[in-house]
Amino acid sequence: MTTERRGPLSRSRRPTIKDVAEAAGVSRSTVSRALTGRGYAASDVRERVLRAAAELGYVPDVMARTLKQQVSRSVGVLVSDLRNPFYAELAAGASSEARERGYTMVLTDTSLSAETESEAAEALVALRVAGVIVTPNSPAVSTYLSSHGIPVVEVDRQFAAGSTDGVVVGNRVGARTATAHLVELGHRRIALFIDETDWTTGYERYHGYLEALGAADIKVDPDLVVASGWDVADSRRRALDMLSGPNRPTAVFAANNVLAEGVWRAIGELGLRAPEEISLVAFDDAPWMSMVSPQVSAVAQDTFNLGATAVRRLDERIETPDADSVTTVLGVRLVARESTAPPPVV
Amino acid sequence: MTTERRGPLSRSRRPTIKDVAEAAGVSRSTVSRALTGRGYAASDVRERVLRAAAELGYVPDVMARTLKQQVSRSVGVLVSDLRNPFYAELAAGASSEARERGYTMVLTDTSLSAETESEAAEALVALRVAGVIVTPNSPAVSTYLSSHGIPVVEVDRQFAAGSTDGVVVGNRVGARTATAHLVELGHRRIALFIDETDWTTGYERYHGYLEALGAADIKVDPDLVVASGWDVADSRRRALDMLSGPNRPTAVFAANNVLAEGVWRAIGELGLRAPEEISLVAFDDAPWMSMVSPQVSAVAQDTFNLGATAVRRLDERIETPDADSVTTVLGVRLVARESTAPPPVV
DNA sequence: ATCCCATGTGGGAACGATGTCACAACCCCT
DNA sequence: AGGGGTTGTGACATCGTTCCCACATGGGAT
Repeated sequence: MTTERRGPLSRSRRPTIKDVAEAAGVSRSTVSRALTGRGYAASDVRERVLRAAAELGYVPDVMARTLKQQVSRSVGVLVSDLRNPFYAELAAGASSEARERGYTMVLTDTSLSAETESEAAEALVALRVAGVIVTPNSPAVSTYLSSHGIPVVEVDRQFAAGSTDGVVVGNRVGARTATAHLVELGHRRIALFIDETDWTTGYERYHGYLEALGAADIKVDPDLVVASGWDVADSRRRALDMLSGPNRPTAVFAANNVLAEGVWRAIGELGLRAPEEISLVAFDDAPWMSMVSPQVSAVAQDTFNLGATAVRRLDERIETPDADSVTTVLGVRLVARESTAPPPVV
Repeated sequence: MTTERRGPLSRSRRPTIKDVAEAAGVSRSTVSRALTGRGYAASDVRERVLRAAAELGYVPDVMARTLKQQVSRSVGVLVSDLRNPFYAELAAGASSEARERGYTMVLTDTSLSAETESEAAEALVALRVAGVIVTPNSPAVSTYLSSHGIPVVEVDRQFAAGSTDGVVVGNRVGARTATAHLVELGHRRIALFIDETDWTTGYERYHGYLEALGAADIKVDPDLVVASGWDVADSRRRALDMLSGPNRPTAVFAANNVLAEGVWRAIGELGLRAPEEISLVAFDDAPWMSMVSPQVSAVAQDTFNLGATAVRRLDERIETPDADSVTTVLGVRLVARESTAPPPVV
């Protein structure tokens, strides 16, 4: 054995329970009992073991323990895009709650790709995680993980409501509130920018919009409903088209923070004055919305809490795997700022 | 055995290599060889094994494999605050690069706490990760992990330069460039908002500021150097003080995006016109800076790349553990926007 | 005919931890 | 003196995988 100077530990091999046992002059079993606190261990022996473990810098091997016990203490988290503050905050909430409950968190940014998501899910199965929380990009994930007996919680949107747990926000009521806010201000021509209506988020927000219009006896103009792409550039382009055309709406409801940014940029580029000439309200409050001028009114969701709640739900599911599946709906609130006002008088 | 209908898999037990072996009518060894591709396996046997594995939905247990092979394919990532877009983007870059290289990523948000960080580091040792990348909150992490023979890469700031790898940006040159930009515009009274000078980021940015002033023969006024706290509220408070007092500076250099937000808010609240009455330049370009009016000039760093590069460095280190430690410095660039202009004529 | 090598296959010992079980002291009570 | 309980310890099998080794078969060279 060559002399290695890297602190008390020989870098070549990590101390195992066997090393601790030898150092303390007891058997491996006794070390295990002393360290985990399960089973008998005389107090002097326990102390000797503890000291030996500390001196060697012994840290139990989670892999080996998990293999033996067949229960893991780590959860997988699959989010669509960490660069979007929404997902970043959701991940922050998940991390915090996971830490508190003694779970380690295996995280993958799935880049909004169903393929990446599937690969990541397979990796999580291989890792034998105790459960997974996911902002799903496709229905495949939940099905796949469930078929492997791994508890899943779908967050933000659901593909498998009824068969797996979900944690979402009040999308319909939020969209209805936002739209009704515009209606109350006197708007009749209200555009909707939305990226899709296949996911539950889009579907619910779309219907919330419809409900608010219906309640005010406003006929829906299909030309005012824009199925935009998922990025700022596309949303901006579509907004430029719509807002520079004839007969433009007096207000826009953007169904998420990305679309809102596109619309907001278009408004600025066209030199339209908000809220005098055009009102804007967004679903999902992003930091920039309270910093720009005029500040953007938005339906705020507690995103950090969304992530934290999902981990809580997952933990409960892990405890009682056979209970009926639950969908938790978190509240939202409209933050009326400066971008919404009565429409211009014609 | 009760009938469980959960797809092809009995939920009670996951298929192991032994099940595949029995289904294919061969031994465990043969299955292992057929699946991993190491060692001989007749092509018909291989095919039979592959089919059996697919039918059973067999996914190898990474824990067991790692335990046997004593080499892990997962890395730990410790970031200070996912809600700060800087860290979120860094994590996104790390996730992307880790995925590409076949690593799974165990992530913890350390909430800027040295204690949380230490606990997380211990969990990573227990998990026997192949390596760790960290935006360190204290010198303890790198020392601790290194003492356990785990490769570490410090990102953004370094506490253990020389003994562990690091990936940072050109803090000094960036700060010097930002300050020089203000000097060139004619400013002489330039304030510095900085959260600390103990970390390498703060130290380097502070000295970059000093160098730029020195090069222009401007004497440093200690009253203009504000050692602010680390949050928006504190920075805002300190900025309100300074900017409402007599003899206020004509320009402010904020050493990170959080401090910049505080200063920016203070400017708005005081009704100061930027850039006519006060110029502002930030280190670390955040999304909001290009959205507000006036747009904030900033020293931009490629944060996504910072995370990706760190994972690359870590991977190389894992390959060759005994090579000399390396510090990689990534470039930055000044994005001059609207918040910087010549000082008001007195 | 013998030997050798290439091609396959299976048995079994690890990896590091846990937990069951057997058993050894020891004290207390009859 | 012996039975029964409590307290404490160690041997050993096990978790799922890998991989070293032993061994079997068959064809080609000597």
